[in-house]
Amino acid sequence: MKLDLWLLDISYDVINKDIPEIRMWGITPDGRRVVVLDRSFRPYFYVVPKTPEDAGKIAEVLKRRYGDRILKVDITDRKYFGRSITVLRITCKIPAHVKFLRDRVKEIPGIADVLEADIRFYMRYMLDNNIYPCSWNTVEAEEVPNKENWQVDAVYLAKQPPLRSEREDIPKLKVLAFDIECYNPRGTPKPDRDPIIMIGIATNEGDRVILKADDLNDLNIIREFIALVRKIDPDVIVGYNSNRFDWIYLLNRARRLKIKLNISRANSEPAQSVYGHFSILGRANVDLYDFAEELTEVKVKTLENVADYLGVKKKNERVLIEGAYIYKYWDDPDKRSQLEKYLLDDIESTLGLSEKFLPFAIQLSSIVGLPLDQVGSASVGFRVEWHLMRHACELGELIPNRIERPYATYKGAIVLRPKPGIHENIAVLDFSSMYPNLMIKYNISPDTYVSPMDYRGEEDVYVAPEVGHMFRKYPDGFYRRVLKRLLEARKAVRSKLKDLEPGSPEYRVLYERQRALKVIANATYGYCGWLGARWYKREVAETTTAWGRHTIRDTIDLARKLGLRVIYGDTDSIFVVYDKAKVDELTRIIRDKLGLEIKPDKIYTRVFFTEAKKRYCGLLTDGRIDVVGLEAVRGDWSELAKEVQEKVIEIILRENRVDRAVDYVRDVIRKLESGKIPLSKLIIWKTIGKELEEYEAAAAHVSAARKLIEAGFKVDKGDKVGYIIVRGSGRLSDKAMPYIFVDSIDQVDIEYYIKKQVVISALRILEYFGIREDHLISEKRQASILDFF
DNA sequence: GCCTTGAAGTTACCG
DNA sequence: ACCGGTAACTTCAAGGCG
Repeated sequence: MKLDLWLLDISYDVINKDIPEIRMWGITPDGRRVVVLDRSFRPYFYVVPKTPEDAGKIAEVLKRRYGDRILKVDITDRKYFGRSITVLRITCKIPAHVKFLRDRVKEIPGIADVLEADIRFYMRYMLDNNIYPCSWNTVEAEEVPNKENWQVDAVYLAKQPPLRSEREDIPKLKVLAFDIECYNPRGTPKPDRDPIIMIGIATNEGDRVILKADDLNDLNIIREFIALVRKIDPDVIVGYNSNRFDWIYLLNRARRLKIKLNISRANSEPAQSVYGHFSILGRANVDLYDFAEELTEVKVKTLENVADYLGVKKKNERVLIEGAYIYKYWDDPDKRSQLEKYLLDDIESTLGLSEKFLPFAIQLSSIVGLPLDQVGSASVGFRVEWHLMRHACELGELIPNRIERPYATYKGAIVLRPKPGIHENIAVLDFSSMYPNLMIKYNISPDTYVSPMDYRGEEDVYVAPEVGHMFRKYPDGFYRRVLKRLLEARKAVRSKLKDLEPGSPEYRVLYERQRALKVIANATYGYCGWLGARWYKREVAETTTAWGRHTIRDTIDLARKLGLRVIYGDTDSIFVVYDKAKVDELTRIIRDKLGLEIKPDKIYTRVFFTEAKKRYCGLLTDGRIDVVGLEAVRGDWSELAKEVQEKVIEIILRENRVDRAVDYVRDVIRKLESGKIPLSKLIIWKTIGKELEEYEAAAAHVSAARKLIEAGFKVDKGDKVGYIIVRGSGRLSDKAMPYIFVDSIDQVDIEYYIKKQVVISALRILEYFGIREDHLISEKRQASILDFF
């Protein structure tokens, strides 16, 4: 029978010792949860002989030595960086044999390279058969008995691999959000010491469950959790930071209590896998934190902050509990209900975030081809790489190995020195997808590169400005083909969007799709200059930025020739005094002469620059204030300093009243002096960017982190530490105290907050208008300093 | 021994 | 574990001065 399958998850196992069985877990159009098996596919890899003539001999050696593992050896032709080469394709019985052979085979004389031997079997299957997760696939299959008692409506055996289908809808997925709370009287909870005290579950079908431990015995809630997940049988399980915390903790506790966390559709435990995610067979386990990380507007990415920012659950409409004190709410019978409410708010927030992030995750998965549970935990580089691998396979190009490379840099983009002060009526003209379009235009790709050694003068090449690298004009390079497809696909999706009702489910799907396409296109340049990339080529990255500099310089010259006054520019944008006719003319010439698109992106009624590059603020024509690069948008300044700068900017841009801005700042300083500013606004957050032992300098956040560790808390690389500067002597770093240890404003070094936070962030703007520190510090304070002397 | 200065270390931003 | 360009902070050691 023919079967349509929306692919949710894919796995494999080896049956009868030597048959690899691909398992495609998915959903049918009538809403059944099924698994389709395919036993017809075998793993393989390639061997590149030093000379094509050696191929036959190598094949003989391979078969003689490893005949028990090798099914067959084919000598065939493939493309490698655009060139046709002869390779041996070695098909093995089971995936483990590829791993076994790939290192041993290298020892055989006459072998230049081993390729595609590091690709997971189920990815190999999807790659070769052009099967995409989170997409519809059609397969000819027959139903077989559910021998293993998997949690599905039916098991099918495929007669041949599925084919991608045209259907674009997304089936209704059953989503389960969960969160755990642990007992933590001694700092960060440890699974070998501290039990789980509560587990919360929420589903998109309205279920809300709060499980509670029997005092400090968590055996029953873990059992109940397992039973509940199985009963609800979700397609997607979401958590917040679940791959780095909840699953590890749950598995650890379960192991200690000698129970199995068998919640997968194959009745197995979550298992840690590639990119650090936990795989739950037959379901998609998605850690929403991975997607929250991309929200640069939220600086401290706690669940509360992210949910608040996205309007999922406002902070003032929920229970907030300081994480370190959770145990107190458990121990105190009067407070325990608050903890329950807190957990309920958390799981509802998590569920709410899934509505915000899953549509994008699904599109990303269907574009780059990584399963839904992996696509979030894979870094940007790996997402781009899988997208490239998909296309390489389709184009018959061999996939290069990941190799270690020595450190190397190259020149990047141009940033213009801004003209300081206030400018009125400024248009920001932006190139659309500049780097991808330049890579397409000049056919910049590893396979079209012509080294000076190889260049004989007869080839038609583009020569890059400044750096002189050459790239063949034809045929189309790998990056050109891939990027063209991406940009064209995005264009097509966007034109479809125009005919849809914003707010409709179809609109949402396509909107997220075009967004995912854009993200991948824009990250491809960065990828090609990444030392860890399979398709790394310094010349490719270097040439792209060289053409970028050339293009923006030409654009500036042209703009000036047309009589446009250029006040600033960065990489792919120029800020000009807005004259519609001249801007239209510029746009037209760039389109006709360069084949690139430049258009007004934003228009500022007024915009303010200091001497610094990459930092400015402006009043947009729609009345909104835009702050770029300044303290107000940085995560490593106190809320107070940011708020002050924001208000100052607002007063200057909207009212143009320096005196009022000064009054405002002085008022804030008075409040600070009289203890009327809440401690929460004084916290400074900074990321621990490396292992604590590796720090050479005594930095404030590191010192605060050490104080946390002293008190039993765990601080890992990548964590953000929040601290307050308290009174005392010595270096600033000595006075950095984790905020949870500060409970009174009397402990705070008010002087620091005045001079190094409020005044500095205010003067960043006001200095241009002739204001200095002593204008901002109130008379009372000055008097007190005088008195002191 | 104290103060100034500039390099180094560090983070987070822009596009 | 995506790039380079940039600003800005604190620390720290060297250099200058007396």
